[in-house]
Amino acid sequence: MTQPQADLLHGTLDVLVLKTLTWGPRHGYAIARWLEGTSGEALRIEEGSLYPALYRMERKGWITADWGLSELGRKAKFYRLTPAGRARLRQEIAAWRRLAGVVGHILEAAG
Amino acid sequence: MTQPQADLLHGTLDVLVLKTLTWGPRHGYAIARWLEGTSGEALRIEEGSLYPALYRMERKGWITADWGLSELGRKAKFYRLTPAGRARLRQEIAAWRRLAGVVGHILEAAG
DNA sequence: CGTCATACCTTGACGCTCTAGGTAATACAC
DNA sequence: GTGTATTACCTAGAGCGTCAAGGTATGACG
Repeated sequence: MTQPQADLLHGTLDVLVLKTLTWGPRHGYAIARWLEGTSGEALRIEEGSLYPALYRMERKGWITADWGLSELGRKAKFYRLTPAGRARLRQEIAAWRRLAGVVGHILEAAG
Repeated sequence: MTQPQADLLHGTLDVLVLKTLTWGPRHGYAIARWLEGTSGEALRIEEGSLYPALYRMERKGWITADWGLSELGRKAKFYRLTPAGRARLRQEIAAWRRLAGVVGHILEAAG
C-alpha cells in the first residue's frame, strides 16, 4: 500500500551530502540519519540513492573515504570533503540558490 | 565547446509549466519563451524537455490541447489547465515549498 | 537566395532516485 | 537460544526526466 516516493530529492542529494560533510567526517549511515533528523524527517534518504551518490562523488574526487569505527564500535566508512569537494559545494549552493530564487519567484506570483 | 547543461531544472519543469498556464492558455513555444523571460534568462527550456513534458501531463489529464493560431498567425497547439491540473499544481507547489525550505535551511547553516 | 524566427516533433544517451533485494555484526527480549 | 531490531554496508534493475542533436514546415527579411 505504501506509495512510491515520487522523487523527493529532485537531484539535491549531492549538495546535501557535501554540506553535511562540512561539519566533519561522517559515515554513510550517519549522513542519512543526520539529514533526516535535521530536516525534521521531511527528507528520506534511501540507501539505494545514498551509496551510489557517495561512489559517484568519490570517483569525481569531491570526497574521500577511510574505514574506521563508528560511535558504536562497528566498522564504518568515513567520508570527508576534499578541496575539490568544497569548491564543488560552493558551485552547487550557488546553482541551488539561483534555481530556488527563480522557481520561488514564479510559483509565488499571484495566479 | 559549449558545456552540457547540467540538469538545470532539477525536475521542476512540470510545476513551472502548470503555473504558467494559470495565466491562460499558451502554446508550447510561448510557454518556453515566457519561462525564460520571467526568469531573466536564468532558465533554459529545452524543447526536448518541454514537449515530452507536455505529452506526459496531457496523458495524465492535467492539461488539454487545442490547435489554434498563434499571435503571429501560425498554427500552434494551445494548452490549458484542467481541474485535475490545478489540483496537481497545488500539490506540487506544496512539495516544492517543503523541499526548498528544508534544503535552504540546511544549506544556509553556517558550515 | 540564404538566413533567422516561429512552432512543432523525435530519438538516444545519460544520470538520479527509488524499490527491493542482499550480507554481517551487535543488542535485547522472551 | 531463538527471533527481532538496529547498525552499517552494498547491488541490480526499473522508471523517469533532462539534455543534445537531429528533423519538418512556414513566413519574414534582406
